[in-house]
Amino acid sequence: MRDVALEAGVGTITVSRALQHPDRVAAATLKRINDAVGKLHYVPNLAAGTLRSARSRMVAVIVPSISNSIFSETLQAMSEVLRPAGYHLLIGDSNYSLLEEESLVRTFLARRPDAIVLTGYTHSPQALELLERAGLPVIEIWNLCRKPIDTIVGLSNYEASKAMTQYLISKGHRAIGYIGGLREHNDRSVQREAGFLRALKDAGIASDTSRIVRTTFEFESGGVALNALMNRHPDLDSVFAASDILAIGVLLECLRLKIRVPQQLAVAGFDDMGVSSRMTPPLTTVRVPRTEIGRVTAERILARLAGEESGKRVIDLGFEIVSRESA
Amino acid sequence: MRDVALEAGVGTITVSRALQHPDRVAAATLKRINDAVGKLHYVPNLAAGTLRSARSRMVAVIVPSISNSIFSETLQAMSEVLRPAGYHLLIGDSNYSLLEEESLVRTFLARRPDAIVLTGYTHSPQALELLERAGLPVIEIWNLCRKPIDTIVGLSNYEASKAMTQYLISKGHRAIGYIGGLREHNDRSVQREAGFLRALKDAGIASDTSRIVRTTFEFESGGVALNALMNRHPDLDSVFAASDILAIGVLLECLRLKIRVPQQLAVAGFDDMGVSSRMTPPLTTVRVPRTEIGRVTAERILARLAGEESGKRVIDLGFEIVSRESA
DNA sequence: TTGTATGCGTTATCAG
DNA sequence: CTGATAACGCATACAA
Repeated sequence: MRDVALEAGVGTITVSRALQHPDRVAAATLKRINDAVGKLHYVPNLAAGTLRSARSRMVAVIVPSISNSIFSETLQAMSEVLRPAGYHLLIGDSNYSLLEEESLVRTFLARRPDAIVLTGYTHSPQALELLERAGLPVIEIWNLCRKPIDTIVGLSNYEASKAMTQYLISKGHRAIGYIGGLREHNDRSVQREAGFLRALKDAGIASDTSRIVRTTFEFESGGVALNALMNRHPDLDSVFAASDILAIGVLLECLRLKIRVPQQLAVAGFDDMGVSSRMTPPLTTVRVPRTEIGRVTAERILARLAGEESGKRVIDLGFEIVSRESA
Repeated sequence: MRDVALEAGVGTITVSRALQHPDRVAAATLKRINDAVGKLHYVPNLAAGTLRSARSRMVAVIVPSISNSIFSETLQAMSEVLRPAGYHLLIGDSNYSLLEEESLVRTFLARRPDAIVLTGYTHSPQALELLERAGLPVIEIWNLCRKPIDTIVGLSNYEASKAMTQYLISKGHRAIGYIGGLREHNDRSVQREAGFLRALKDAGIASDTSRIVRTTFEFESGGVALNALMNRHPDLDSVFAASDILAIGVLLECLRLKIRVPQQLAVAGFDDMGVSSRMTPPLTTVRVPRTEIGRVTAERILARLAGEESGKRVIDLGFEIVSRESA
């Protein structure tokens, strides 16, 4: 920076200003500085800037899995909003483990991100303490709760799951099987299962854990779970898979077993992945605002960092029951 | 750090050492320091460490799309290797634009990453100059070329595409339609199309651009492209979609149109996504080592940063024709 | 095995 | 609109 300053005939601080706040520098000075930057191939060192200004222009994000398309679409949406504003994304995956999440929080905080985004509202006590002491904006995403750490952006997985179950019941289904995610460390899975059970109870349908299978989010798991459910309950008239990955696994298994959907078995999913509407039959599912979650989260962060205090701490982006042919 | 040093009764440098190289500090001293760290809730500031040591322990990665599962699986694999070694991932997506890529390279370099990973071998001249001047390890991934900037890890998309086309020809297909990605800024798409054309030529089959459709990587596009091809060429006996996303779109469209696969139309894909083997019929495709690309890239980076110079600059991880029922 | 002195490159503060 | 000065928190080099 000193070289650039010498070349442009100004002080270093003017170079700094020209790069950070071009509008606060005279046009002619700005041009001389930009020319010098180009001529000398100057690349600023943000580590120094971060150290001095205590602002890193980085947002740390922890998702359970980078490769799960549901989360990667949210990441992409965040990236699209934050980058034009000069922010970079520090991304880590917890592999659905709270311990991993805590470890990521600890190491991410050492980089002094300007904000941090976590998935879900369940975190280890140590992680919570670290975040509290760090005193930076914390956005939780993908689920809702009454008392977020700071701000939470997402949808009620409980209500969404309840609504889909009620939809199935409204179509006359009573023998409903449920395939969901493992509940450990995953409040979305917990809430979806709870919403399913609640809807059954409200409708006076006896619920029974033998109608529930919990498994990992893979296509194969959906097919395996379907077979397990049908063995236990030959009378099964419908399956609610609380993730489209699982629901698609179920549909593909039905194709293989020549089970007609929805005539013999109705199938419903959760997520509305891109391929879901293109299945045969098209999948009835819950549309979740995954891109919006990323966008709104990023916008909230930018607003907060710009000093705007928004009162709203729980941002419900809703969901939608997408009724297609599979149920 | 000074507070921790005072609490532990040592100098700051000993605290630094205890955190960076615990083995170079006496066990008793280490314990006192760790206790002090815990008591004071000390969180080191990596911006300062980066400034002083000129090592950021960050690896910057630029992919065309974070949400494309092919790339997100590679990202996840990189993350799994790098994080235990103390590295964080700075991730950006270029949205398949070389200009965006250049802009990301420029801003990423200001953070002084210890290495940078780019997708493909096609980059803007300015990006190339920035990288050269920055003098950091550069790993290109997902394709191969003779003269990488530094190191390239992937597979020959040309050879893979040629091999799949030859496979279709060996099964007796002559009227082969091709659905591929847009070629602009995307050397993988260019190479796949070239490999397809080469195989046709080698087999003495007239190639004709009317048998080629280029489109975006979405399920819908596959179906649309299929209809376009069939309108132009009612005699079409097979389709090679150079991405499973497109191939699955084709399969789903065939289901809808009641086209029997492979009897009426053979379908082949490229990528071997998780769902591909579960389609009905299971999709014949090219398995690409997407997880291995991430793993090997990360391992190379760690080796380089540890000072190991490996002669090999072109690392071919190969591919595999996966013959299933769709073709 | 531990400590002292120093500087990494930038930006906040205050002055002009 | 521009500049002089100092400081951000850590790790390198060298010494003890």
